[in-house]
Amino acid sequence: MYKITEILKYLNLRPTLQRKAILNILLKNGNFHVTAQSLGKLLKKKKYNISTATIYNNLNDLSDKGFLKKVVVEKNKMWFDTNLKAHHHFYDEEEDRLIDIDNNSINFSKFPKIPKGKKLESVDVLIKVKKI
Amino acid sequence: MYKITEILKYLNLRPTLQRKAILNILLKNGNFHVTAQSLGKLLKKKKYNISTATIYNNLNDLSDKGFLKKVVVEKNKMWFDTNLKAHHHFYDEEEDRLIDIDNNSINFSKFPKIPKGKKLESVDVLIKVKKI
DNA sequence: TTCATTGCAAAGCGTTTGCACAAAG
DNA sequence: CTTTGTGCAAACGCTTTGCAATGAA
Repeated sequence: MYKITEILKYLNLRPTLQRKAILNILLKNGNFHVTAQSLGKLLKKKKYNISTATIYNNLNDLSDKGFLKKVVVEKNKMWFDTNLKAHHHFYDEEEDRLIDIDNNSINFSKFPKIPKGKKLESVDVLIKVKKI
Repeated sequence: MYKITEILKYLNLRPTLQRKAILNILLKNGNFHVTAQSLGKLLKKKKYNISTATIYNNLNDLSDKGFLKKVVVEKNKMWFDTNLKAHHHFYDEEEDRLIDIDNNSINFSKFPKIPKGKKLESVDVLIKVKKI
């Protein structure tokens, strides 16, 4: 069982009703991807009517504290990913859905030279898929 | 020398002043990346005051016709890339700049299995870099 | 004359912000 | 009582759209 209250204490965030509801959803599903909108819908299903501002505040706070990762796959929409390990993504545009790719399912045998004066910060592989 | 008028004829687009100015910039620089905003600034430097709507119309038309590629690296901003070959990108967040990575500078020795019922559509590698 | 194109201003979409009110410590 | 968090509505940044005016064919 997840100790949501302890997580929040560790993150220095007060255990409000809204936060607990959000964390409940994020933690209940294993690796999980939400947008502010999709999370809002899930909350509504559970009879929580939490304002958009609060949802954004919390997703941003949690990712600022390193408890969520932001993922961009298309303009105008921010995904939040509960999987904190380095990893990559499949993106199904038709279903608007992200699927994790474990970091060790991808290996490079050839990798480009980083431009001079620069250093590597991150590597993101995005594999778009569609139905056969 | 680029035959802009011929390109436009081929694409079935009328050779308006605005379009020619835009294509001039896009073609003059080899592989090149713009956003609507960055292109607007370049146009202004050349004394072309072209409206935002027209810039977007043209970038979108050109990419619909396959003459530009759209690249998403962060939310809220669409990049347009004159490099039509399959390739990848470095992204320098500090300079807000994209740099092409030739497709054959990256090779995979291990590649994930595509989820069943799905087929591969595209593979995009985005390598974020920052100054040392 | 016909039809594509332009340019403006308004609308759209996801996200952020300001601020009064509520709740946690 | 102090401080953090919430919720609304307004503001924001980028992009798109509606539509009258313009320019190419």
